[in-house]
Amino acid sequence: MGKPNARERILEAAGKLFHQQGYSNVGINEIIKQAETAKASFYQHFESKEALCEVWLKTIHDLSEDRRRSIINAPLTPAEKLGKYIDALSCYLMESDFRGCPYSNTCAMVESEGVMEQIKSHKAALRNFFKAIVEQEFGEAEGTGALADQIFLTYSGAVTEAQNLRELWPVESARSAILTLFSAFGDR
Amino acid sequence: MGKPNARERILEAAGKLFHQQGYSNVGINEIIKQAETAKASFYQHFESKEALCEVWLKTIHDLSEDRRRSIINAPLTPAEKLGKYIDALSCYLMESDFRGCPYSNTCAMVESEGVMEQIKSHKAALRNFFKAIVEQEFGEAEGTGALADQIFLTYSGAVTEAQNLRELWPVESARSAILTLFSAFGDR
Amino acid sequence: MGKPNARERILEAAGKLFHQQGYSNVGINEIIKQAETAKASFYQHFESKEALCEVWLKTIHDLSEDRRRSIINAPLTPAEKLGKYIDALSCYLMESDFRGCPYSNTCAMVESEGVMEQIKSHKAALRNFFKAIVEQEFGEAEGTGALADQIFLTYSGAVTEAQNLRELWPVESARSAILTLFSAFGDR
Amino acid sequence: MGKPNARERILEAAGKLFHQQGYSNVGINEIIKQAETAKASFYQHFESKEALCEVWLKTIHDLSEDRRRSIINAPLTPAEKLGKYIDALSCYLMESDFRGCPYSNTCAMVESEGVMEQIKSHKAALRNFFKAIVEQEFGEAEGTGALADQIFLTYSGAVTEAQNLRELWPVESARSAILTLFSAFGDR
DNA sequence: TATGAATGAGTGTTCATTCAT
DNA sequence: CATGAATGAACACTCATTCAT
Repeated sequence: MGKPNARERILEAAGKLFHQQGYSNVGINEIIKQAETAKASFYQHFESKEALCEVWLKTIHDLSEDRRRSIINAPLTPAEKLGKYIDALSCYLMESDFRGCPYSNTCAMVESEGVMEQIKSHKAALRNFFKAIVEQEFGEAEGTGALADQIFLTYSGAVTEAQNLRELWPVESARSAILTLFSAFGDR
Repeated sequence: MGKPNARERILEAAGKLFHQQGYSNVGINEIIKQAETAKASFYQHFESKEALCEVWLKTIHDLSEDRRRSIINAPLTPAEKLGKYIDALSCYLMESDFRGCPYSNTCAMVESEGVMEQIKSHKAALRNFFKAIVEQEFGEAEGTGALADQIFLTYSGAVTEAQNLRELWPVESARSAILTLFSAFGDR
Repeated sequence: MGKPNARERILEAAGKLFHQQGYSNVGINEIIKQAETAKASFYQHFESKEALCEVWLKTIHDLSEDRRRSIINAPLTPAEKLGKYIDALSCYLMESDFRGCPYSNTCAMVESEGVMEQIKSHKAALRNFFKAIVEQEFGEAEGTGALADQIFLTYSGAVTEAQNLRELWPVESARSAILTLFSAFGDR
Repeated sequence: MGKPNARERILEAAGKLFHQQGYSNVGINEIIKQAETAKASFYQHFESKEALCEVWLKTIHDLSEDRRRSIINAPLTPAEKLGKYIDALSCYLMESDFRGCPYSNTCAMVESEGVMEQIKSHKAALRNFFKAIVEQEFGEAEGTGALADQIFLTYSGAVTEAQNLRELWPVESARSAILTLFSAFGDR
């Protein structure tokens, strides 16, 4: 208490809790307890629980963008890049106890404008990531955006269903599907 | 109040509310108000809010099974059946204000054993539905289950991302992807 | 359900529960569940929870009177009779998990006229029991009533404190005190 | 509302209510109404109703210890000290509308570990008080502890039965018994 | 910047009792 | 004689937020 970085500690604690239990199932009290902060300090740093949620989503988005950027720039073939991203999903699901996509999960619970914007911009970035990989293979040919979106959806389905079923096979199933779509696009 | 069929009214009200707002954001008070029942009447018919949730999921599962059965038995080609199911998704999303999959949404908020079972058995049924269609095309050849699961994931991704983005394109994108996977399987 | 003797079953179930948990901590639902009766059947046989409580106290009073009568009539010296009654207390406390005196316990929770009457008449009977024993030793001499009451109080204290402490020593301590009082009365 | 010292007011209100009506018959609502506090303020200061009960018992224990200490240190003979303590009981019972011993009454309704500890430690203190008086008369002779316990039980019985019967005679009866035991011990 | 106390409105659940059949 | 469904009021407890210091 009284330590500096209260904002950081709140953000970290809230992030863990929101992710593990879901926005609606986490109370301010739980957050500040874990962050070892006073309640009023919370409202000094964040306008509301919802505002905190936005900041959280923004924060993890930035982190995940870094990871995607490094994959994009890695000396790998496009297919290998897809494979690497899917590998990372496996790890993530196991580490996070199959809690799935923070954006989709939050979307199921929160209606607020600001939160929805974070969700949309994250999803747009993800689609762009897949589009960039596809274009590394096929150039800016027609249909690359559509292919990227198909990959995006399959990937998303894997995240969702791995969470629903608490199983890992959806990731591998999605890997196959994505590679099939990838190849089929080349064979047009 | 004092009318009969309280159970039905509760179930109907809860169904709408759970779907629209999400389990955690719906209170018993709101449910009984909409159902025009006393609170104690609620607990005469349902052991707990969670128990009601289970009954709700079971109920809509049974209804959706009927719809899938009638598609399976319709005089259509397998590809047409997939198309019809995807058409229905479009309608559903528009009617439900893009609230997505009740099972996935609930899974994001509830940890209970009983609820998870409902989710798992619904998802299993959906995979079986796709498997049945795939087998109508390809017989019981090796890999039909894997193909069905890929379709399942892509379909699931469309539902999730249509909800996230409040847009309909994921459905059409998934339709293309699913047909591509379907064809590619035949071309092996 | 639907079996005969519903009244008996309710009375038995309520007795156990009232004794073990205390009147205020037992709900009608728990009683009828244990008695395997419908709720409306309960109110067919008993006007209210409080009325049931009265009947229960009356019932166990009658049973305990039988036990005291048999001690009074047994071929023992007065001192032995006291000893026997105190022996029985030890057994009772161990069997009942040290739940103490149902009358005193109920008195701590219920204010009703009817219940208080049961309590008072039970306590009067107990005082009479001790008085009868004392008179068997000392005749109807002056002060026998006062002695009986002193024994009564010491006995009561043992019951209360054995419950408070979940220990058995108060019974033995009371035994000594009672015998001391008994002897001292003779030595006047 | 909004006044300071909510904790004190809650504790005072709860003390009165618990004593008069018994723990189980007092609701949080009644307490906060009497204390003129918001419900959430209650839980700012006390973890639970049970926790409040513990604090209450601790508080009145400390007060009663003060009274006993002042008797112990008063310039009186041991017998006079016993008499004074018994006098105080008379007053207490009349003032409290014969509600008896808060510890025994609470013990009849609450099973919690923490509460039972308070009860046990209070009873231990009371036994020590009687032991101290006995030792002031007889020194640390053998059997002083046993005598103190006999006095303790008789005293306890008077409290219990005065409550049961709403009468004052048990106090005077116990006074006689206690003095008899006290004298008889000297005559051994 | 940091804090603990305070709050109104809400949570899910249980109470003893009644009523129509 | 028996019953399941219905109820208003109460239960203990938590919510996100504000305020005085």
